Amino acid sequence: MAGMADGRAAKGGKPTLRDVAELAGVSSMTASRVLRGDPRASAATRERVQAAADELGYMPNHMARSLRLGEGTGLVGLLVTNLANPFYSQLALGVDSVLAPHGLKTVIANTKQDPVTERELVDDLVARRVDGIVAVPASTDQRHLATAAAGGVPVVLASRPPEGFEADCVLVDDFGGARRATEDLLAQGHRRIGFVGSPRTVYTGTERLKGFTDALDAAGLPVDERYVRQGQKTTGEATLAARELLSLPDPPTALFCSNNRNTIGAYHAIRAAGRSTALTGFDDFELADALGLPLTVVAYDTDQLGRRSAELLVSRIRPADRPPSGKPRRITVPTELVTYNSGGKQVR
Amino acid sequence: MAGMADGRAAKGGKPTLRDVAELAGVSSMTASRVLRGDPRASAATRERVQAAADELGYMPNHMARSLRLGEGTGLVGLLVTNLANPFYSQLALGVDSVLAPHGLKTVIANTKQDPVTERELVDDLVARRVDGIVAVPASTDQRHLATAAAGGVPVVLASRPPEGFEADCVLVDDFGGARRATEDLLAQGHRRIGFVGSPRTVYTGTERLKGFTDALDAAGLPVDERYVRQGQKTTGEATLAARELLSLPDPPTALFCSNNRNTIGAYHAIRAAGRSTALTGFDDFELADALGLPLTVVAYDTDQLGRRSAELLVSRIRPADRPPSGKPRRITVPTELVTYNSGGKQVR
DNA sequence: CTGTTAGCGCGTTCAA
DNA sequence: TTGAACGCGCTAACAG
Repeated sequence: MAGMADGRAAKGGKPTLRDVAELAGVSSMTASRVLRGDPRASAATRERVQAAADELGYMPNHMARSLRLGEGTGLVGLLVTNLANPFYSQLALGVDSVLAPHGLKTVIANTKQDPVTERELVDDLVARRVDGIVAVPASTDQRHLATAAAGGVPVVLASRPPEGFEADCVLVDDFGGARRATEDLLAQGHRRIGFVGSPRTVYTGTERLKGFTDALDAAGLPVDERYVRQGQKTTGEATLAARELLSLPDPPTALFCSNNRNTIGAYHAIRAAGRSTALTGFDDFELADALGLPLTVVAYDTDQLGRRSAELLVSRIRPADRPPSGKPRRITVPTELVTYNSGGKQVR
Repeated sequence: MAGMADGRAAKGGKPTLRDVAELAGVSSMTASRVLRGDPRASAATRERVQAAADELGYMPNHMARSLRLGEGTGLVGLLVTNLANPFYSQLALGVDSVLAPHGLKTVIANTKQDPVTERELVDDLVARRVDGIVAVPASTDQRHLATAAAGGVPVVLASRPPEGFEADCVLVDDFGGARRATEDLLAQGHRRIGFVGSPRTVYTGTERLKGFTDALDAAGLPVDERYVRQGQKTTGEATLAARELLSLPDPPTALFCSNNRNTIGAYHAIRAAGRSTALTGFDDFELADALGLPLTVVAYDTDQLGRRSAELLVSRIRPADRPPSGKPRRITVPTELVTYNSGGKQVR
């Protein structure tokens, strides 16, 4: 049972159609037909071929097949910066769950936030002839994606809009969510609110900062630059940034964070400071309800973000019904304000 | 800039080597050589070919190439049950970070805990001629993986040993970690300790239960079946199971959970019960330090688990130096006991 | 019902 | 230095 099959396999590779055909005493064409369920084959040969295939443990070579048929590879690239971030892994699962039923497989392209790596990965995906790409590009320089798209590879952006080229995208209501969360803090009486967010080059960070400042403006409050910290990529960096804000002579009474990394980092800083500071952040996350201090988050369905993105992509890859109009589509996922405190979870 | 290239591309696919060759007025062979950096080409033709390639936006077809070369596909399958579980996404990142420098790409195969899906996914990976598979199979029925391995596809198991066939694997010290954690609870004076764990079919769950019971045995304590709950796969299910234990007439004073899902679920049950119950769990996780009650976890390096697995796989795929002996290798990742409480983090 | 021819895109081998 | 032939594994299209 554990032993290899005979002859052919010893030559290194896996058994081919011809190996099956020879063993069954038919042409490779006949073998091909039988194994593919083509009815044009006598019951007798059908059995012989099937037996031969079983004996050899034959598995059709998907690549050679798609090469011949001129089909795609059935591969879809997923470009993210850090798969260990729950946001990206949930997104990945959402994407894959939609792709899988279509026979499409998700290929990981993790950029580690490095622009050079990102460009190389996109080129690699194109060279591998992926049928499409779902991307969360790190910066607004998306020339590599533009090139891929111009080369005929469908591209869908998740949580960022395309810059400098046309593509479908699924966005989160960054501006609206951030503004509403900030309004909420203002309504609670906070007047000195710190902002702890992503680098300026990141779309969501910028957009959420806009929502933040817009709410302050509307309330007639100035935006104090001293209270704004941007550029943190890890929870550790976020903790340091938040600590700085809390150490200011006139420290903020509330912090608004632009993503889960910064929120968690800020949480640690607040705990360490021991002072009571209100905390609000974009992105929901596991255990947000367990932190032991009131926390408000701008929540949205990350899984849906992934699913929608994949659906848009699939509609380009397999224009089942009428192909979608060439025009780029833009979907926006809504947000809701969720407050966790000792009283439990409260959705607004 | 946004416009397609000319003629050829309109025919649907991407430009091929021959398109480049024609445009450059040379044979496809010459084009191939130039684009691959083969020195055997005059400077003149070299330039013409390069110019033609640039103009067409030519990218070599990686698949066709590897088919011709008889090389592998450069694809590695990653079989996991739930990528949204931080354990698996960290593992994925560890795996991918080792594979990437070798030009290998990670293909996601998410089984959703379904054995049928798992089998289909493995077959699909084999059909796609992946160069290898890193797998965390859901159950002890690993016949599909055994078949793949027998067919010549290198397989490495992460956090589970192979069952019924030979393969490399990287394990966690499940037994030792669980026993030590249980001993720790016993040392604190706990005599009624509940166990909240994975289904019996899962290796780690069983092994960790063994460590748990072994510690009890050594202390001369009986294992009370009423205090053992197995089969929870989600935090929600785990919360219910833990609640049941806490509702027992003679409830446990401590809970030991066999993985991060169960620990988080049990945490919620303990909070809801309002009673003081010691909590210890296998797997470290983000915010474990922030739960507001003392928590001890059996921690290990998930990233390393992934990296080691990938390294073993790579050594089989690309036997750089002397190929590793055919004998299956088994690596065990150590654990450490980490306690989080108001005093901070304490490693033992 | 079955086999032959041809070729997907590419690169090795051999000849010119 | 360059090109022609051949084949990787597979399958449409066309014989037979």
